[in-house]
Amino acid sequence: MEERYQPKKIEEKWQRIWEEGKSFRVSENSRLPKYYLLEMFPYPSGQIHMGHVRNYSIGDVIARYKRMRGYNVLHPMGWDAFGLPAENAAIERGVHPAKWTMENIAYMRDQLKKMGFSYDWEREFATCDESYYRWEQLFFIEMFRRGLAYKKLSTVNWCEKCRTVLANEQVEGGRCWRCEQEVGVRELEQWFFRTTAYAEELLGELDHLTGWPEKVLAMQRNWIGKSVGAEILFPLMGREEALNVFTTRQDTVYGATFVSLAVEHPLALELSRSTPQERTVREFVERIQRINQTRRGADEAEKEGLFTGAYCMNPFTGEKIPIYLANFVLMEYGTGAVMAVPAHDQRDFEFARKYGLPVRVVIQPQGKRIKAEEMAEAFVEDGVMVSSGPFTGLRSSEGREKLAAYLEEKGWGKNDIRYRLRDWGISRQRYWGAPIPILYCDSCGALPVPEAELPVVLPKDVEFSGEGGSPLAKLPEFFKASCPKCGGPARRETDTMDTFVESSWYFARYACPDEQGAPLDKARVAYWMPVDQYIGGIEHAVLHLLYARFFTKVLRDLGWIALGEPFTNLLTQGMVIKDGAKMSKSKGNVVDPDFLIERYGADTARLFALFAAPPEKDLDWSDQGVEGAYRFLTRLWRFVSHYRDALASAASDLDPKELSPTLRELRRQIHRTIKKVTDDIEGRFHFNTAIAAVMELFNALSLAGKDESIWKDGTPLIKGGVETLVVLLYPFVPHMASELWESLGHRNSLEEIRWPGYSEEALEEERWLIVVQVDGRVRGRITVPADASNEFIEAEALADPKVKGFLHGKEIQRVIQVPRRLVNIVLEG
RNA sequence: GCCCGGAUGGUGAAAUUGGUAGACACACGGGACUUAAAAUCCCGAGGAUCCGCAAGGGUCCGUGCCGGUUCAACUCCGGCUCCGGGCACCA
Repeated sequence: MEERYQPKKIEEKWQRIWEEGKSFRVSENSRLPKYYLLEMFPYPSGQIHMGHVRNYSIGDVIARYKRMRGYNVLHPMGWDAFGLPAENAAIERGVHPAKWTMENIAYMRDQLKKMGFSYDWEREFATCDESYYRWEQLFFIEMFRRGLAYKKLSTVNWCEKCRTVLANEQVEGGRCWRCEQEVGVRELEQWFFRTTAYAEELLGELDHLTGWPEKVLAMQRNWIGKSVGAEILFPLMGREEALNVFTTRQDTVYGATFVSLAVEHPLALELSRSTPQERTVREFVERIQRINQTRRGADEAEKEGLFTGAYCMNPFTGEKIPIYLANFVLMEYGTGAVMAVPAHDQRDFEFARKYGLPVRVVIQPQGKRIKAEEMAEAFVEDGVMVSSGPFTGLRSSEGREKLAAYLEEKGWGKNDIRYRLRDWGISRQRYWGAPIPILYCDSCGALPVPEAELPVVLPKDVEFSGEGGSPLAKLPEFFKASCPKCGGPARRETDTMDTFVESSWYFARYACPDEQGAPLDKARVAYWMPVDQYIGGIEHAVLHLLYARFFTKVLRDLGWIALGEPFTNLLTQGMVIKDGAKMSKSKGNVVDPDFLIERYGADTARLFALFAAPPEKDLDWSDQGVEGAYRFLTRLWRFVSHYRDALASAASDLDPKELSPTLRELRRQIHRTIKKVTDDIEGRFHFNTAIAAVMELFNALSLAGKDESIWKDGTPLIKGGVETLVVLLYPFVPHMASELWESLGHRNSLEEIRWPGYSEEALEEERWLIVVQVDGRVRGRITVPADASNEFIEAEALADPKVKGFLHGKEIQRVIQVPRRLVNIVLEG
């Protein structure tokens, strides 16, 4: 064993051993219980970053730990390989996206291997592999056949910089999730996945995801945005039709004094036709439509509207009320028409005040009376219904139920539920993605590519100019096709799928990446799925994690998979922060993993990333902290190398009964540490405190090593302690642990070693340190035998000279004892 | 505005069930080793204040703020402040 810790040397050695021995390869042919551990796979951008280092270090601890606990652990890795940066590289530097991607993958794979992560590399795949995306095309066709994939003309979010469409989830604060460009709108024919068909299940199942952070559940609930309410028909004056409005406050219907329409509403222009308002209405509609969605929806935007010239009737009051256009009404939500109740909705209130429309109070708060003339803002809470015909006197909640029933009875409307969730727009006008397997025939319409013709291969020989849309649309050899139905000429779809589609099912493919004849091998998927523990960044709380849940349910309904929820437990790790900001190139605060590995080794990088904070919190990067982690490993190395000969030859067994009190305490600490590290990994993934406990044990062993008297009888104990230390450290710093283990004379590798157990007997304390309080303040400390009676402890406490000084001769009211911890003497007064 | 988090020494953090606040580490200070420095090793340390020549010891304050419950509160309850995240004219 070398005197000096040379991380590079030992890390290369062990990585080679793991690679050659295929140490982490797994199959389902095992009698062991399965454990599927997955970290979100990376986009091959070029190099791994600290976020990856952290994410995958956390995962690797769990993977190695679970193996030691006797699980058959599936721990795969691969590449989310389609996406824009590859195409941009092609445009900017003339490198083909495939080449760029593959080179990045090769480099990053090497980096991950240098970190010593215990993946089953035989399951690796990239989503841009034809053998992967071909199955996605099959899913698409199956979804198309069931109406779960459909095409429609719609107003969509458009990112000018990425030159493509974005789904709703991919717009963050009005900006593109990828490049932060302000998002505009376009009117386009687009493919959608019908996520709304699963809205209720996606929402309901959240209650059963007990292994997910509350925060993520809340974000998803919020995003799905369920509203229970009613549809009410307001008959149009002078027409046969009625306006359909959606409301959650049907209890306020008697206060509806006008109706507001979205400018996109089909009746917006229609209603003013051949009225004096026709021209001004058209101008208004055009002007509002020009303003992009995000700016229209901004907080500061002034409420603005225009009378259409038409009226409808409030079916409850029989009143004739005006129909307005309003800039704040959204066509995409509800019915695009809103019954306006100024007294009880803040927006309607502002609108009514601006345009001089009547405000009628129909809900009164408990114990107060509000008057329309005196209102400064709308009263939006529940209360008691007033001036509401037969419903007067009901509480809002009752009123809503009764009114909804009444609606159905009268045929004026019905109960209704609406969701904020929209269908997932998956068309992307870009090259580097999975082609959508659809053909357009002038006479037969949109048809799926016949399954026998799959995959629709992404052509390699393509020009990347960055101008004028997708390169595929300029490639006749790609888009020219013939109709599978009539044989006539057909045009192939040139849009590709959103890359979030690939990441929506990759976790299932890991169960059977070599399956040639089908997307999934049901038996193997059934063995491995669901993912027992999923780990990734919080930034995917809604995006990827919602899409993956949706897709899993679709695959279930298509018969490919037997479960509806893919991830049993979810851990969202915090960001890596340096100098108060998230690490990013633009901030210039990135730490390069290659540099760390080169300078300190992977074990140091792992140890620091795990020690500095618990996983769910943000991690403050500190160069000194890294030094500290390195110093610990160096100290440990020196310690073992110094005592190695003495320990390797020592006996391992000892009789606990013959140990001196000092040695018994050392033994206790060894067992205490095992318990602590086990509990911290098992229960809550608090690796920082687990590592702290190991450090404490090391400090104790270092101290013991210097004590001659301990070496006399305690050598086996020190040996046991050091071995325990090494084994406990294995999940965190596997190279160091493996090397030390070997140098201590072990022939078997740590991959074959079981996680150590602790003995309850060894944990038992012989004496307890009891804190003595007087009136809740610490006044003394006494040590008592573990079997001391309460009476004895109380007497000892009262006899303590320090404590006595605080009794001030007062009478003792009572004495509270917390076993093994504390005595509180409560005085009178 | 609504919904989630969070706030503890100079710093990252710990205290898992209401029972010694600050484990472990970083930075810092002092010392040893060295011609010197680095590295390493040892010691110290929440703040204020007092007693003592000293070694030591005492008292009070202290977990964002205000209040409450309790023998006892970082922990529970009520009210606030600030910071971070998500959603946001969703009817």
